[in-house]
Amino acid sequence: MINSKLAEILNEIADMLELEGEKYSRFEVLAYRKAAVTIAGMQEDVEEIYRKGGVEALMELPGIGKAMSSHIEEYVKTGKVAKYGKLKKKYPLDLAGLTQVQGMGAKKAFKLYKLLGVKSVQDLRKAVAQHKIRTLEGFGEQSEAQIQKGLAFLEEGRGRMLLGTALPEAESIREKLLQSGLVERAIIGGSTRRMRETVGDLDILLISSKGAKVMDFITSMAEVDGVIAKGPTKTSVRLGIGLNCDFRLVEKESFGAALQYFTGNKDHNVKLREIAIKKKLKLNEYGLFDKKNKNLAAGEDEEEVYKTLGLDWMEPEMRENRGEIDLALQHRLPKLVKLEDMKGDLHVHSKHSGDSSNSFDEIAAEMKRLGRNYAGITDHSKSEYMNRGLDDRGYMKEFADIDAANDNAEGFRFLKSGEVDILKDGSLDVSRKTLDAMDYVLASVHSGLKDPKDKMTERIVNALKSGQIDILGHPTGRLINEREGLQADMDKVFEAAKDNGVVMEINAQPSRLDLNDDNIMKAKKYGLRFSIDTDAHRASHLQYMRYGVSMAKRGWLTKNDVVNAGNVDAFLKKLKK
DNA sequence: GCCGTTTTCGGCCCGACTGTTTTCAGTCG
Repeated sequence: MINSKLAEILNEIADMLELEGEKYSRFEVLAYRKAAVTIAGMQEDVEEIYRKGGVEALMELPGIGKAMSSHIEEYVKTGKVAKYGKLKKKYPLDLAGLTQVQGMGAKKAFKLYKLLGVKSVQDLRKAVAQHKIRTLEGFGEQSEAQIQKGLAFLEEGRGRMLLGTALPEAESIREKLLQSGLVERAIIGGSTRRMRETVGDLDILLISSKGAKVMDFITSMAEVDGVIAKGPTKTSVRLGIGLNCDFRLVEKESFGAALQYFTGNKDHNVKLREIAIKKKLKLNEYGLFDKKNKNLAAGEDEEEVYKTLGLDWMEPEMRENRGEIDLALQHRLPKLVKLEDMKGDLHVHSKHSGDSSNSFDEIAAEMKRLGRNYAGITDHSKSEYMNRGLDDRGYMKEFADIDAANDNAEGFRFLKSGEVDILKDGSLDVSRKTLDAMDYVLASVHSGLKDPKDKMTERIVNALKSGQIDILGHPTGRLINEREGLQADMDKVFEAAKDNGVVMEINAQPSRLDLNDDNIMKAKKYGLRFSIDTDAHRASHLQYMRYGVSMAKRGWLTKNDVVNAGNVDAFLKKLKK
């Protein structure tokens, strides 16, 4: 995958154009940055897109035009971008690395290069250690200290954090603020509100009449490691968990506009602003204004902001500028699946195999507490020796236990299943007889994840064609921030799944979220259905359902698309058996 | 450099905070 390297190159070109100054318009710089964002955020390899559809296919991508696509083509063919190399001769410093340091942009980095010869993050570290920066013109002791802090943060090596880690932290901070009695309202915005799979930093919006006190309260919280900026309406802190958090104090009449603004994403907001301009309005975080007399057209209520622009309000998960704005203008937004719709969980492990400690009682109790009333028990098959996977006898014993549990369980139903390994040749790790005894079959790939794409595609497609699988578990096998996952031609996988009536899982484990939003959208185009499952190995994991539902929302799924959004009888009826 | 429900030319989102060069450029989101 060349995406991240290419994005880095385009970003660095933008940096260098910025250093060129007057020669280039700031819009050209912006164009490079936009293209970099597009490429960095893509799940598909741009190289693949180019090989399949050439320059034309590349130009379909947002922000990619003639120049960008030719840069990409050049990079695919030669591994180089001439424009980059040429600029780099003039600016031989590691801008990509240096601008990673908080508060350091291209201009400061270049200044340090000119004055001190700093070319890399390592050089910068040295310069700070030798206190060479504080004496430079335009810098001082404080900026040297700030750079030092930025370097320390970088060393911790944290990029974007899992939503499953960031969201609970944000919620606990929000709770503390509300309990302090200093704020009237507090809402978490940003990519956390949009429930992106990873979070770069937190945004929390506040309404309070005691502004200064609130900011003092925030900077003294136990969660806070350091203060980056502190002003009357905005305070930025570094949290102990390794995440920055921005707090914004807004007026009540601006709350909706601010919430909209700080929820984003950026492209979505830019689009809205453009719509505002066309309507002779101005949209910013303070409200929607009439350009002539500056009247507040909307602001207190987020829904009102959208409405005044002629759009239906939409859930934050949709706000990624992937076509949702047009749908909202046409009043054709889909009615997305909700957490409360989820009545069952089709991927739950129990202590019958080795990697879980859940007893049936614990599972039923916790699920009932969460408003769900059936669980598919999916313990591993024998290939998972590490996890003491079950052989045929083991499954039969388990199914007898499930029958017994169902006899005793009131208002709850256990379903017989298994997380059956898909073996190298696409066959299943469990005998036909045992599979027939299951209410449904969930099958996953757990081994040979590094196998070549052709081989892996064939393996999965063969399994799908066997007619023995109802649900494909965590289809790509990725672990966010840990491993890329298996390589397979997802078009072929989805096609085979469609032909054989196989449901795609949206695994809700925060480190999996697999399928992800892009793949969900793609799979839906093939007419596939989905199951949202927690893959719980502990009873507490059953709460992960919200992450899976949000991923489904990000893929624009409705209740009808999700086989376990509804009661158990409806689910069993939807099965092909 | 990109893009098109006012456009193939002429636009392109906008405000907060910081440190330092005391009036604003740089950075960030």
